[in-house]
Amino acid sequence: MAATVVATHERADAAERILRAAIALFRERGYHGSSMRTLARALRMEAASLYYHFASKQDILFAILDRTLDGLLDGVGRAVAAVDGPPARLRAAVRFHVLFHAHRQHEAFLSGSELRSLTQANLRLVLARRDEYERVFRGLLSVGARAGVFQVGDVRLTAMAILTMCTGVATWFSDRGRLAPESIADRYVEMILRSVTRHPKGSPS
Amino acid sequence: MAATVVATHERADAAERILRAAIALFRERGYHGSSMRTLARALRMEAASLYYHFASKQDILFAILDRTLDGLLDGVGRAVAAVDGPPARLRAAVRFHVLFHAHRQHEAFLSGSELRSLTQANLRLVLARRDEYERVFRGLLSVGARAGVFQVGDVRLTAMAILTMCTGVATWFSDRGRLAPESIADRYVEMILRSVTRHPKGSPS
DNA sequence: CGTGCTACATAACGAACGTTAGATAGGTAT
DNA sequence: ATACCTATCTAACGTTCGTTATGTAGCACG
Repeated sequence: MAATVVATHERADAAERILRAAIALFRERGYHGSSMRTLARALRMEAASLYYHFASKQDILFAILDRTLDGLLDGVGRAVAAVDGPPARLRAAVRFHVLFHAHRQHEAFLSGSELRSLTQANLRLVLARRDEYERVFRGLLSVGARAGVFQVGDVRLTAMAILTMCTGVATWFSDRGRLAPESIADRYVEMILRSVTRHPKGSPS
Repeated sequence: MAATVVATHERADAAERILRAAIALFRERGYHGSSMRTLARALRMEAASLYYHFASKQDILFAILDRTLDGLLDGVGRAVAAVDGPPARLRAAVRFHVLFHAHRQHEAFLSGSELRSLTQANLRLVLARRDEYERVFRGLLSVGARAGVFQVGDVRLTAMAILTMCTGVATWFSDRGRLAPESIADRYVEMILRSVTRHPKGSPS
């Protein structure tokens, strides 16, 4: 029994390995551009064997996006709960968002680009949770605006601007690039805070 | 002869109609998720007939991205040439970029999302011109920073942040949405200028 | 020692894919 | 009238697709 548990953890179990390979493959070629045979080949398996772990190709995509949204919702919740006040909370949320899109770059990319490959039922589930995630940011902006520390003309628009800007990190970030995730996060936090912070006297332009 | 010209212009010629339909289809289902038969059906043609106008499915995708990059490079060139000084030029460039991604939303979206579906040779051509486009923005930031009117920690990073933020407009903009392209552009210009403009006395946070 | 479960493999299914070959209807030019 | 050109069609090609049915090696457990 204990031996079984250890063995299971020594190398990631098959379902986990499949998801990891699928993330890389879907990222590179897209969902429809990837075949079950190609995915299997990357894992040194036969395509039919994948069906022992997942009921369908669609289920693999959904599992990826579902887990990614788990990570986003859980992460942003922890990040904002750890500090107080709108500026600190927005900083924390932006910082988390950027770091997530650098560290879990490929799955994060898929969560934006492969929504169209989901079945209608799966899309509904994913979109509901993505909306929930976006509401966190809108909430932070609203609270800050009401408190007078933020100056945002339109909360929804500003939230989309912030999120798409940070989400974009997943499209161009490189492990071997010039900038570490932490540096990128710091700069993004700075830019975003500058653009939403209320200026007591006159606008800077 | 004159009659022929008139007839040609009365309704868009076939190649044009094919590109328009392909833009909508690729946007909705992705390149690999769209078939030549589905594209033909949208045009009330048979799939084989498409090959009279384009040599391959790949050629259709390339034509779309190529024309989109024409529009971007030409447009940003005109926009920045029309005004003087780094802040006005950055405003003009950002404004153009946002408006383009709202007005030509679907093709702009494809230019970011379907690069991976291009053959290596076509990808090289497209990327070279996309780099050229990005250099325009980096140039504007550099000049402004050297002139002391902008304060940007890292030109490349700031340029990517600005571009991905504005490019994101193509992912969520809706014709029937609450905000007109002009309003979005105005707000984006404001946010971006705020985040890069040098503050003479102390930082706002 | 055998029974059953886990995790794969082999082989095959029908459907859909991008693409090509060849025919044809309708207009234009000679 | 004839020859040609443009733009489409029908039919079919070989390939690949997601998926299913079935077989089997290795291990756990009684």
